Amino acid sequence: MDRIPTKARKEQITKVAQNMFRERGYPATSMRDLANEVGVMPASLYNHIKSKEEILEKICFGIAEDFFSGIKNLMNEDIAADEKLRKAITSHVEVIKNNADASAVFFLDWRHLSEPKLSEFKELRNSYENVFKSIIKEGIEKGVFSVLDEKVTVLTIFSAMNWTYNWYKTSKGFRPKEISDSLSNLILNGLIKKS
Amino acid sequence: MDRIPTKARKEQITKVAQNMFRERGYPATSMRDLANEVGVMPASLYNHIKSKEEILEKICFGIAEDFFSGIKNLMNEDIAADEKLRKAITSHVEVIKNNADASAVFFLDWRHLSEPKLSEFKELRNSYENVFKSIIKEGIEKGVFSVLDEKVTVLTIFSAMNWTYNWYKTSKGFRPKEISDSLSNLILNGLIKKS
DNA sequence: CCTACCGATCGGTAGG
DNA sequence: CCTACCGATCGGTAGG
Repeated sequence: MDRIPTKARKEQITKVAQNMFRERGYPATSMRDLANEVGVMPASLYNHIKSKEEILEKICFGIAEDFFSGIKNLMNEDIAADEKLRKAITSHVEVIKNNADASAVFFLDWRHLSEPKLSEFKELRNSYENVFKSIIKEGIEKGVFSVLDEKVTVLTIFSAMNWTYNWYKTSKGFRPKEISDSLSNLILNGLIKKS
Repeated sequence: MDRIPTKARKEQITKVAQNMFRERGYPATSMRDLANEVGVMPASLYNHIKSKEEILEKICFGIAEDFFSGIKNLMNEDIAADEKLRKAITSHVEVIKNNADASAVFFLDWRHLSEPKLSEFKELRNSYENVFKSIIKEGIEKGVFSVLDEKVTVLTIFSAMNWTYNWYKTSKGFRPKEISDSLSNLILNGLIKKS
């Protein structure tokens, strides 16, 4: 009796959920809200998903995978640290651009995962961040980068990158290349004009 | 019959709420959770507060005031744009350091305000951001700063600054001076070593 | 995919 | 500040 193929319906649920979680946050989005937006009765959702949290898990771990695959081939490339960082930033921004809603959920609502998924998630995110850390460390060691405090620097770069999901909210015409270029330029060269 | 003076109790409620909202988020924190942590029955909270949302409002607007008063005297100072930006960043980080929990709520849970407070909040935050924008514009006009994209630059600086509340979570020994110096240095000079 | 319904929990009030 | 309680809403299940 299904009017829509099961697979398509499940994808639709995920897509709508991503958007609603992003707009209102995970705890403030009820399954009734979600069902209403999807166009089915609340109970019908459970034909396609196991629980509300399963949706959150799918979103968070799905996007984590995207972030990883974006930089997978980059790590062992034999290029200078600044070029490597530039490429990593570009990849990161690209993933966010292609999944703006899911990225927002990834950054804001991951904390509503429960154990053991929560620890698993933190671990994944940690190892992703470590890739960036190692690039910056390499740059410092080889004398390409100069920083006051390594920890603060790495976290600052991450916070700057992670904020970019805000730029694709209503797709105001921001192009990812614009953003990653500008971001890379600011991080690598700073604000002050070089005379 | 009050065991604790009304004023002190109200302050305690706000303080505990800040911490719980920060840890779990506003929607995921129930009044029962809050009452339990405060050490009273849930109904007793309403002798000190009007509603759950009133607490959120107090937190968000209180910290907004702090941010403003921190840079109030800075705007008309006759100093170079880079020095002005450095001072503004220092003030911003200082406010966050002194109110780490409230700042986190300010950055993450403001969206759960309802109208008309929501619009009021957005306006306040906008005018605060405009102070930073004008500093950066001034720097560009006077040839002190060089940027690829003004909008991206301003937002990036904000995202970098706003992330700093994360560094005071468990007060891991980060000193605000350390953070604001390192942050200012990265934003002004960039990563790349100047030979 | 729907109707009907569950126990649990929500923010908040009445009344003392 | 507490006891007692409200209607509304929550995530989810039974059964077809």
